[in-house]
Amino acid sequence: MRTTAFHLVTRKETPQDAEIISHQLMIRTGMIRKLGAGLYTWAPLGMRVLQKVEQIIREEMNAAGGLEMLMPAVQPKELWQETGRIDDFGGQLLAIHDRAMRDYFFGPTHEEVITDFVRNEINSYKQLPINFYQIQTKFRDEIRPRFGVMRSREFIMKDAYSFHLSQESLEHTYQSMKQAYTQIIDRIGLDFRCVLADSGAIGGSGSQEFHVIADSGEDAIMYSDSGEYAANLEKCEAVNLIATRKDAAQALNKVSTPGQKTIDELSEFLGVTSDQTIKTLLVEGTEKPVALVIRGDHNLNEIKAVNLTAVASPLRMLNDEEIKSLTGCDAGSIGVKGLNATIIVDRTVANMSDFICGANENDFHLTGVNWDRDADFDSVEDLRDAMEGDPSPDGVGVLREARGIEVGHIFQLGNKYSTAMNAVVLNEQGKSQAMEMGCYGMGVTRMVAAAIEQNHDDKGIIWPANIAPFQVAILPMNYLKSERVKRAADELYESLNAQGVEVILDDRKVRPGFMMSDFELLGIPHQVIIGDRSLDENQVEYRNRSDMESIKISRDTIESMLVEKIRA
RNA sequence: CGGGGUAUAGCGCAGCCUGGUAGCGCAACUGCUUUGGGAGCAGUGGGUCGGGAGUUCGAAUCUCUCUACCCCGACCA
Repeated sequence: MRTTAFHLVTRKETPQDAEIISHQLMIRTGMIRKLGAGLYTWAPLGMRVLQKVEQIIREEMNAAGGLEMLMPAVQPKELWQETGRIDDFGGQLLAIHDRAMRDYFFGPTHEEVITDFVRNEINSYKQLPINFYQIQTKFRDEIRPRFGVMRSREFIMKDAYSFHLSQESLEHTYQSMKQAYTQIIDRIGLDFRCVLADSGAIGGSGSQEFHVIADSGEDAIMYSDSGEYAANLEKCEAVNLIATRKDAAQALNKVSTPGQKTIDELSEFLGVTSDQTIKTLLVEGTEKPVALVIRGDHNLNEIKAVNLTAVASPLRMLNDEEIKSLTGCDAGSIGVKGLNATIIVDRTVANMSDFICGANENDFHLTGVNWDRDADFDSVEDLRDAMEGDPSPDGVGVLREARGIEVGHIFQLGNKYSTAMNAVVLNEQGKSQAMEMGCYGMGVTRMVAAAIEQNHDDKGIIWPANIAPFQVAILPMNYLKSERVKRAADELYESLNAQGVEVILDDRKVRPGFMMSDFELLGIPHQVIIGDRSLDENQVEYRNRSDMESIKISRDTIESMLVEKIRA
């Protein structure tokens, strides 16, 4: 490709509304352009990268036995009524209608469509197991799209769905998908972790996420510093930090704490550390209000909370009025003694003794509070976020925290959809049986952004070799005036092309500094600078984008050297 | 969904307070010079000032309204 025949429009300045580096660089290189909130055009440059990622995914999915297909992006509302998932997805569903006012959704995911397909196509256990996938545009009407294609509304996803007669078969395919995902991200060249995850609106039993490690990641992931355990913070088990509850040493005492509302204010006022206090959080319950109790220095894990049967979904904190009428005090003075609510305590809280909590009376707190003697709870659950330094739940090592970008998520769905939609097969006994199902998603467009988050410097992108839009850039100095330079550049360009190397030759009429800055921004892995200066010695100059060190190479060997580096 | 902000040329902005017929930088185009680290000079093109309504002799500017986009927030107990 010659730049004059390509569409290359770079910007020197950082766009004003791009907050994270991948978004900035994708705009500056011209890979993408914004059309509206969460809507992006992929220009030819970006498209080349996108297609590389898609191709790697395709190859690994095919190798793992996946069968590629394509389903409609637009889905009849009736399908979603069959599974009752309209409420689960809520406002994220983009509702549309046709001229006859029939209702449709633009698909955010395709469990319903594939299950409908399969219930009509698959009738016998002999056709199982089977694993279908597609690479397709989805739309999720995010509350707040941001970070460019990292969290856009319209995006491209690879989604796969497997069907099985037995749980064992499902687990087998699940493991092979896990392996395929690992190989995909390895081939793309990114540093990632596979972590335990909550299955959220998709549902089902087991699920794991694949996170590309990056400081800008929207998810917190916890991992053992010396073991195998790794989980999304949402899902990470938080262990009991107090082995056994000590006997009460203090008498119950009501103290005046005027104006002390937050845990930090309270513990400073009383001269204690926050781990001697507890927080009582009042939320809407399925039957009556629920008090979720965690230690003062801990954070409530909303996913864990909302998964409790006593807690209403979605999670809603009681408002000031409700708190006042239930406890007689304002938020800031709520405590567990004499509280008229279902009291659920975190594991660590259950073993606390001589602790401090609100007195259910404004400007008063209780110290020396002890379970059984002063207050009771209804049940003990894992309610809090795990923290860095906690023992790992599997007993090996200590937890560390990292930020991750979720690029893949695999689920064992069981028969949730097949039962709801009556997707059954005849088994070996000739009996009708609901199929077991798995689903496996991967964010293709997000993967591109994640790759940039992990591979850039202050000059621009540093593409991993396997997804670079071009492998080699030929940068001729004074191409339009120097016949010698032009000939050398054209020759190398033609012969690399002939060997199937993806090469871009910059034949624009631009000054050298401009050209070199542009290709540093674009991040092409191998760059060859051809100028009269080095041609005098029958040499050209080679630079690798990752270190940018200039090496003089003989004209006779540059081509074979490049081919060797690319094939390596 | 709640709160805040912005909207003027492809991009980034000024002008608005105090109404008088739109400007700067970058980018683009032409010419000349320059040619190994984002060149210089000269010139050129490009704007229903987000939409609608109102006030006024006159509105980018004042008023009302709609829309779009951006940011922040949804654990004080």
